[in-house]
Parts: sequence; structure tokens; C-alpha cells
Amino acid sequence: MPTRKAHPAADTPLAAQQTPSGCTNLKLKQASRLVARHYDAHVAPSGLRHQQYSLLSGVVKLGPLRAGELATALRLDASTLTRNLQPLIDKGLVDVQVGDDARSRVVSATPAGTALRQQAQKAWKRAQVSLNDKLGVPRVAALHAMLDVCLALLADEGDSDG
Amino acid sequence: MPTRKAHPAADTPLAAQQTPSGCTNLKLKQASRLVARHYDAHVAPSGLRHQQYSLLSGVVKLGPLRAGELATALRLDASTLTRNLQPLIDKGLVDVQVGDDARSRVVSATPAGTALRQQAQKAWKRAQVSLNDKLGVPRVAALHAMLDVCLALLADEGDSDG
DNA sequence: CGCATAAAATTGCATATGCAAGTATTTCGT
DNA sequence: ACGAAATACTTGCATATGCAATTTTATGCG
Repeated sequence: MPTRKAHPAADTPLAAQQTPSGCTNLKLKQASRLVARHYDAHVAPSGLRHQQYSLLSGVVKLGPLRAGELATALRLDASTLTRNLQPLIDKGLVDVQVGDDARSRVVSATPAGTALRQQAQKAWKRAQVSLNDKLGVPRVAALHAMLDVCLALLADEGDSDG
Repeated sequence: MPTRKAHPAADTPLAAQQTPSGCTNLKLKQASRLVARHYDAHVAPSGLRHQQYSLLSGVVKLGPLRAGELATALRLDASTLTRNLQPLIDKGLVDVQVGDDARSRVVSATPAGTALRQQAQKAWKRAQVSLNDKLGVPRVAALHAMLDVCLALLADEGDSDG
């Protein structure tokens, strides 16, 4: 028997009892692909791809910080982050330096990076508004809320032990 | 006056006033990555990755069909499908043949493919149940419903232009 | 029939993604 | 201080993803 820690359907009103049909993973991936293409169509003119824009934004917003922290914040594998940073470094948008601890790396945005991000942000905004329009603001709001909760609940995927 | 726009405070029912904050793309990608890892952890023993399982399932379920149709059904770019099939072909799980129209390719599952899919499906089921447990069945059901609607609404992403 | 066009898939190119293993450093125990 | 263990990234390997350009066939037109 599973230890029902994440308060499943214990005290749920009978209304929502049905076992979900279909594959959550498949639905998420499909939606993610579609939405990513939508954003790419808007952000491309800035020379960035959707993931690059996300990453650059993360670096700008979270300020200079260690690679590991950034990876955790963005829920990316550390090795993925290492490589995803490369295109941004090549374009001169971010800058990676050795930190106090010589093992660590500190990531920060260059002036050019901050500037381009501000530019690209306008394109992002148009993409988001356009998506809101296609899906309807209430639905997008609900989706965001749902995803935020899911992200929080899944945060400790491997930590349970110990 | 524009018929309806995604503008707050205009004449929207007060309930759903908030403009969604944050980036839908980012949230979806993060959730997708997390969930994908979760499924991979369960499905890996079968020798398949989550996407391979999805693809194999699609081929098994949708029967022999043309590559283009499969790509559309799975919302994958045709070129991506071509390449994603390769690992499954290498493993002898699917089979691609020339169709009536010599330009087209017909994809079908081999007996080994059908068999492995049935095996892997058990692992998938455990992954899904485990996820249901982590997130709560009602939430997963709601998420599915939401994603289904979004997928439907985004289906015609590039067709709109006149 | 012979060519221009359309349709279906594949290839080139660039990036994204993560697990396992490897490298460089720091910290801890004695 | 010395070596074992823990940390913080990086690399090797395999796959995933999509746009643009190509290749291969099929169709339409004169």
C-alpha cells in the first residue's frame, strides 16, 4: 500500500473521482511542442529560440548565480544547462566565470545580453498575448495555476529517501 | 471596437480578471521535463524511452498508416518522425514500407513491437498511477481535460492566414 | 508525351535533453 | 598534512526537435 502522503482523493467530493484516461506525459509533450513552436514563431526575429530566451531571461532575472543554482531553479539537468549556455556565450549574451569555490561557475548576463533580452521580451509578450487570445485568458490562467501546483508537487521527485 | 481581446478590466466577468502571469511555454516545458523523467524512470527497464514508448504505442494503436498521417496524429514534425522511427526500426519493433503512392511510407508495428509495447504498457501504467498518486487524481483529470482543450484549440496554428 | 508544379518524405544544420562517467576541488577524519 | 569522500561541473553517448532545402514521385497542362 502506498503511503498516501500527497493527499490524493481521500476527502475529495465524489464528483472528480474518475481515473484520468490517457497519458499525462504524452499530452504534456504534445502541448509543449505546439506552444514552443508558437513562441518560436514570435521570438525568432530576435535571433533567439524559445529555450534560449527562457534561459537568458533566467540569467538576467536571477542575477549572477552559480550554475547549479540556476539549473535547479530552471529544473534543468546540470549537464543540459552547461550545454544550453554555450550558444548564449557564443553570442556574447552571457558570461561564465569561476566563483569563490573554484569548482563552481558563476553565470551572469552581459550588457548585450540584458539589452537583447529586453528587446526579445517584447516579442515574447506578443506571443503570450496571442496565446492568451487563442486559448482564452481564463483558461491560460487556470493552466498556469495547475502547472504551478504540479511543479511544486513534483519538485522532490528523487529526494524522498534519507 | 475590437470584438474581444485579451485585455483585462474591459468588460470581462470579474471572476477571471487576472492576466496570466509568467510564461506558458516555460511552465509547460518544465512540467514536461519533470514528468518525462518520471515516466522514463518507470519505462526504462523495457529498453524504451518515454518518447519511444509513445511512438511505438501510436504505431500499434493507429495501425499501419502513412508517415505523414502518423506525424499529424502525434503532432510531430514529419522530419522528427522520420528520425524518431529509426531507433525503433533498429530494434526491430516497427517496419516501414513503401505505400501505393511510391512517395509515401507506411509504418506498422512488427510482432516484436506489439509484444514489447504490451510489456512496456505495464510499466507505463505504474508510472501513470504513481503520478496520479503524487498529484492527486482530480488534479490529473483536470490537467488532462485542460490540455485536451488546448491541443484542440492550437491544432490549426498555421492555417489561419488568408 | 514532356515539362512545370505539387506532394511526401528525408537530409543538413543547430539546438535541446538527461544519465553515467569523468575531472577538478574542497572538506573531513585522523 | 594526507588520503577518502563529497561537491560542482563537464563530457560521452544516445536521442529528440524543427525549419529549410533536397530528393523522389505523382499530377496537371498544353
